[in-house]
Amino acid sequence: MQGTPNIARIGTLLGDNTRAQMLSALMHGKALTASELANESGVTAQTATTHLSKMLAGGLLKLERQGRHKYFALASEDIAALLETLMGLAGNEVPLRTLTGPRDAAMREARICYNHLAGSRGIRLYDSLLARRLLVTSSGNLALSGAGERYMMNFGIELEALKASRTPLCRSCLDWSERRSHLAGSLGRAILARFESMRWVKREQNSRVLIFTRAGKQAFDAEFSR
Amino acid sequence: MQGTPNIARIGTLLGDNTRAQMLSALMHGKALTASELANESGVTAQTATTHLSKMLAGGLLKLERQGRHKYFALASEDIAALLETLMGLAGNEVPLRTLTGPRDAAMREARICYNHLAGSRGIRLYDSLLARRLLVTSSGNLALSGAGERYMMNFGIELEALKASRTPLCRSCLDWSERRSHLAGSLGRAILARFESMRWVKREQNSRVLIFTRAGKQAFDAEFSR
DNA sequence: TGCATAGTTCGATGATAGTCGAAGCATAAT
DNA sequence: ATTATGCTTCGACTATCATCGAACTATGCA
Repeated sequence: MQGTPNIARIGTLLGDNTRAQMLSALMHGKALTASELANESGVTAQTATTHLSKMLAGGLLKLERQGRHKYFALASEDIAALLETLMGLAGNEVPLRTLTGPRDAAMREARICYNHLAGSRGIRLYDSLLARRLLVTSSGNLALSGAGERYMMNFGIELEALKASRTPLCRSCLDWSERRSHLAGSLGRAILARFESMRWVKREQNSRVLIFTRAGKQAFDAEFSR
Repeated sequence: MQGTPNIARIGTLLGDNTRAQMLSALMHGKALTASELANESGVTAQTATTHLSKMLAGGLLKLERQGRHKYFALASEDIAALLETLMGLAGNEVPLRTLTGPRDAAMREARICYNHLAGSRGIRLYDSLLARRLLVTSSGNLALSGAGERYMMNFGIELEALKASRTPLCRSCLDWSERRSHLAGSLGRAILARFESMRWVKREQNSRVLIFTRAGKQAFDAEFSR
């Protein structure tokens, strides 16, 4: 019976309350950071770290680094299926696995990721800049084209100040609610700041949600329609 | 997240090497006794008891008492499916779950259960006696009819001696390879002994397998054809 | 540059649970 | 009745592991 230990290994991983809580928090398909998972399961950050690295090593989770955050998600559909079976047997109501991110519609539409725009509007911005070749990818790196630089300055971005900084101007950032990329980096931050100064968006209190004003929506749609 | 603990409970049950070994021994669908499972997993009988009662309480196993034996089996198809998923994820080859008992064809055909005949021949014997109303069920108990008593004496069974004993003459016994009943009790034992004295069957060394001789097969088929 | 935040490593502590020897109970065989 | 066998209970030992305080590293931000 040489194969047996492996099933016990997975069982052990599933057999801890804290880990089980983390896993079921991940059941809705959204990736969560280490500290979110620590919160969710009610343990300290240190403890969460040990659990997460165990589940990572055990193949239950996968990891996506994003700046100083680490986003954890279920490693595969098979793992999700296993958990669903398990929950079914345990007689729990199975939490609906909505594979596309935040429940909240407003959050799906627009939210802050670090200090830049994420959500479906973030992706439309990113796609539009790429389609108009204002933003180009060269050898895997994202950069503004000449037209792009002129466009941004015209849009009210202090481009020279940004270029002086050491932090990268353009970076792409994986959007966990849409599973697509959006624009990050100091340019991403500057664009969001510009949106705010133009009153296109307002921040919601104690939340990452961004509210587009009516005027802001119209202007955004006109500017980034393609 | 009130439902979470349950999945950890099942996980804990799966997360022990000894229990995992017992469970995969049960994957082929045959029920096994406590001591067989202790052997299979390499622990003492005491330890096996604690594991088995935990899995029983946890709903992983079900129990069928049979005399002084306790037969354990996977509680349901759901549990079996869970284990298969788990093994698939663990990267083991999944043991084929043959739901009907012993692999060995000879063992499926005829074997010793306590001291009586089990396996497909045991069931043919039982069915035949019932069909000919030599054996009858009255208020849930099994008994020989008048014709049955005459038949048995004619067949060479010392019926009076058996009736003198305190042990029950006729009992039915669930056959784990066929999932049907066969004849047990002192009559069952006596019939097997008679088969042996007539050289219909021989016992195999260090095994529960019974070998029917060629003559034995013919005689058995003629006698219990219906 | 300095500060704040996210995450990690280390060491100590405490609880849980698997293990078996020894003794006990229940059923079957003689 | 006596013996043998299957299984259980009890108690003690041990190993494992989750947990957290404290100190540390790395990244982002101003």
